[in-house]
Amino acid sequence: MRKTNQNQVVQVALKVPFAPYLDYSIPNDMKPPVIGSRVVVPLGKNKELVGLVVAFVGQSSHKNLKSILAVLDGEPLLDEACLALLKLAAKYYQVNLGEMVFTALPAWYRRTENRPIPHQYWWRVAVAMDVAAEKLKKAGKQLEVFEYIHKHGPLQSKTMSHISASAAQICRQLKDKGLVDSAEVCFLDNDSAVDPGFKLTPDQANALTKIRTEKDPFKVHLLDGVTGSGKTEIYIRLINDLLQQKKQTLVLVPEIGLTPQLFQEISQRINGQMAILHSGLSDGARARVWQHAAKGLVNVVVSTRSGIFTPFKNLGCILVDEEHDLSYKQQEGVRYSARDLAVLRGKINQIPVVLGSATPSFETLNHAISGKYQWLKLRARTNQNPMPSLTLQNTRSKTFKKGLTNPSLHAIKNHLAEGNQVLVFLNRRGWSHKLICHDCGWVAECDDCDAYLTYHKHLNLLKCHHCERRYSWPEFCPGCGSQEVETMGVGTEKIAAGLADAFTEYAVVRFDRDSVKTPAQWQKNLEVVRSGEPCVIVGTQMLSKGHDFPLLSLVVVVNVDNSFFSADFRATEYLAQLLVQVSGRAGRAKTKGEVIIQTQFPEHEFFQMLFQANYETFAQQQLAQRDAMGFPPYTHIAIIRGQHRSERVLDDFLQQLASGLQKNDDISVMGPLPAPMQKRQKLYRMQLILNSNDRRSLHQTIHQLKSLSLAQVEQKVAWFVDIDPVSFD
DNA sequence: AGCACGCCGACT
DNA sequence: GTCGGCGTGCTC
Repeated sequence: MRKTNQNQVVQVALKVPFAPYLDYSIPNDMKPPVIGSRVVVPLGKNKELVGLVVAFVGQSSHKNLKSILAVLDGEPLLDEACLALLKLAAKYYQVNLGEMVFTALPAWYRRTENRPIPHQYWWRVAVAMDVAAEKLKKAGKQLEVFEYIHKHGPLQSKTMSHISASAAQICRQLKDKGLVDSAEVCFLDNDSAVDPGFKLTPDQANALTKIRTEKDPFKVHLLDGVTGSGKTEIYIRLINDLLQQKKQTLVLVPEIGLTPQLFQEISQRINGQMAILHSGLSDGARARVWQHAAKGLVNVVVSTRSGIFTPFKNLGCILVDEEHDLSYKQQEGVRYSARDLAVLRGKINQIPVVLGSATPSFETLNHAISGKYQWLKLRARTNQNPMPSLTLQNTRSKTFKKGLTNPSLHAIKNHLAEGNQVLVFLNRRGWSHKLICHDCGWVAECDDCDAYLTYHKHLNLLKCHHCERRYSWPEFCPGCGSQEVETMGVGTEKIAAGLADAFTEYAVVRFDRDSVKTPAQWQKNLEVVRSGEPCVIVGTQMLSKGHDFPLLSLVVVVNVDNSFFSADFRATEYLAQLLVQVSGRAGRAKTKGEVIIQTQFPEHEFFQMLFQANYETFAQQQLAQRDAMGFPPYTHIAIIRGQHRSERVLDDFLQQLASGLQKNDDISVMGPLPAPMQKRQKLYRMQLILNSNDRRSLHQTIHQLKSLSLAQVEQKVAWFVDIDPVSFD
C-alpha cells in the first residue's frame, strides 16, 4: 500500500470541465484514502461532490486548500490498470480526467452518501419437489414460487414478478424454511458444460491455434468471419481456455438486445460464473456486477459499450463482437469508442483482444492488412448452407404497392407459402417520409429543426424525428391553401400495414423504435417469430445486428438509395456493412436464402463490387480510394461541433477558432461548415473538420485550441470536440 | 458545467 | 416597492 502521511495533498478527479483534478488536504483525524478510491469533497460555496483520488503530492500550488469531507471506499474502486486506462482515454478524447472517470463509473458510485449496494440473490431449490409440496400445503404462493424455481432455477426473484410482486420476500421465507438456497452470483456449476464434440471447420481450428500460440501477450486478432462461420464457437473455446487459467473474460456486444442471446450461448458451454452489464440494469445491479468482477466472483462479463471500464481481478482477454458496429462509439458526453478502448486496455493489461465481425470496419481492416492485427479469416459456413442468392430490384420502372414492388410481393408470398419467414428491412420508421402539397410543392417541415415531418398514422400526428415536437395534419396547405396534401415515401408503419392487408393469413411483426419501446415488447415480438410460424418481420436498423432468426429465408431491403447521395465519405462503407449483415440473416433456414434489394440504381458499381466480388474485395477497393483521397483510416479526423441560436454568432465563433489554429502543414481544416442538419431543436449547428496524417499533431493542435479558447472572451457558443467521429451528423 | 452574485424591467 | 431576466466569473 502506498505511503500516505498526514501532510500530503490529494489530487481528486471531479466531474468538472475546468480542471483535470483539484487539490485537497486530509484532515488530521482522518485515515488517508487510497489511490483509486472515492472521496466526498467540498466545492465552491456549498456543493459536495464525489471525486476519485488519483494521486498524492507533497504540496499544492494552491493556497487555502479545503479538506476532504469523507472517504467512501476503504479499498480502491479502480485498480491501477483501470486508472491508467482512464488517464489515457481522457488524454486521447481531450477531456478532463474527472469527466472520463465519471463517464466510466456506474451511477451508483457517483452519489455522496455511501449506501450498501442492495443484494439481488439467485435462488435454487435445496430439497425435492415432494418434500416442499408436503411442507407448503398451506402456503399456496410459496409453493407456486418453489415450483417455478424448481422448474426454471436458478434465478433471481425479479424474474418471478409475474407470480407475486413480493417474490423476493417469499424466497426469503422459503430460505428460512430450508427449502431453497441463495447465492450472490448465479449457480452455473455446469457439469453439463460439455464440449458438444462437433468438429471445427479448418478455418476455425486455424484461427483458434493462431490465437492460442501467439507469443505476444498483447495481440489484437481480427476474427473476420461471415455470418454462420462460427465466431461464437471460438469465443467460447477461448473463454474456456481462460477459465482453466483462472482468468476472466470481458465480452462486448453492440446493444442491449444482444446480451441475453450471447449470455445464454456462452453460459451453456462453460463451467463458470457470468454476469450481464448494460444500461437497462438498475444502478445497484450495475455496481454489483462491478464489485463481483473486481473480486473475481464472476468469470465472464457480457456487456455493452460502457462495460469496457469494468474493473477485473484478473482479466485475461477482451472479445469485441460485431466490432464494426457504430454503437461502440458513444454519441454524447465523452465520445469514446469502446472498441478502440478495448484495444488500449488490452495493451495496458498485456492481454489479447479479439475483434469479431463479418464486415470489419475499415479502420480494423487496415490494421489487419498492415499486419498490426492478426487477420484470421473464417470463410466457410459451419452448416455448409450456401450463401443466399441476390436480386437487385430496379424500382424506377416498377409499380409499387405500399413501398414494395410486385416481384418483391410475389417472392414474399412464395417464401411464406413454403413455411418460411420473411424480413422486410427499411431504415425509416413511421408511415410516410414526408407530407407534400400536390399543387404547390410545399413540404411539411419542423419549425425547430431542418427536417421533414414524418406522418404516424396510428397517432394521426406528424412527428419530427429529431426533436420532441409533434404537429397535427394541416387541413390546408400553408403555402397555397390547397387541400391536396398527401404523404410521400414509405416508413415501417405503412409497409407493415400494406403487408398485413396483402397477407391476411400471416402475422406481421414490426420492430422499430415506435413499436418496440421496452424489453417486454421485444420479447413479445420475438415470441411470434420464435413460434416458428411463417410470418413477415418489418424492421429498421434494430434488426440488422446479430439476432438469429433461424427460419428466415427471404430478406427484402427497401430504399437504401440515399446513401449514394450522402456527403459522408463513409456512407458506402456503412451501407455495405448493413447490406451484408442483413443479407446474412437470410441464410440460416433450410430453404436456400434469398435477398432482394429494391433500388433505383441496380447498375451502380457499388453493388457490382460488393456482391459480384465480396466484402473484402469491396473494402480493399474502397480503402485504395480513401488512401488516394487522404481520408481515414489513412488519416485522422476530429470535428469541432458548435451549437447556437444565432447562425451568425456561431459562424463567427467557429471562424475565430479556425483562425486561432496555428498554421500547420500536417492539418487541413475545413469549415466552418453547416452540419448536415443545419438546425436542430431551434439551434444552429456548424462544424470544423480537422483532418491530419499525423495523429500526434492533430492532438496537439486541439489541445492548444482548448487552452486558447478558455482565455477567450467569446464563450457564448456551446462547442465540443469529437475525436474519430463516426458520423458528421 | 453549475451556481451565486448583480444590475435593470413589469407585476401583486 | 419586489420578483426575476440572464450576463459574468469562480470553483482546489
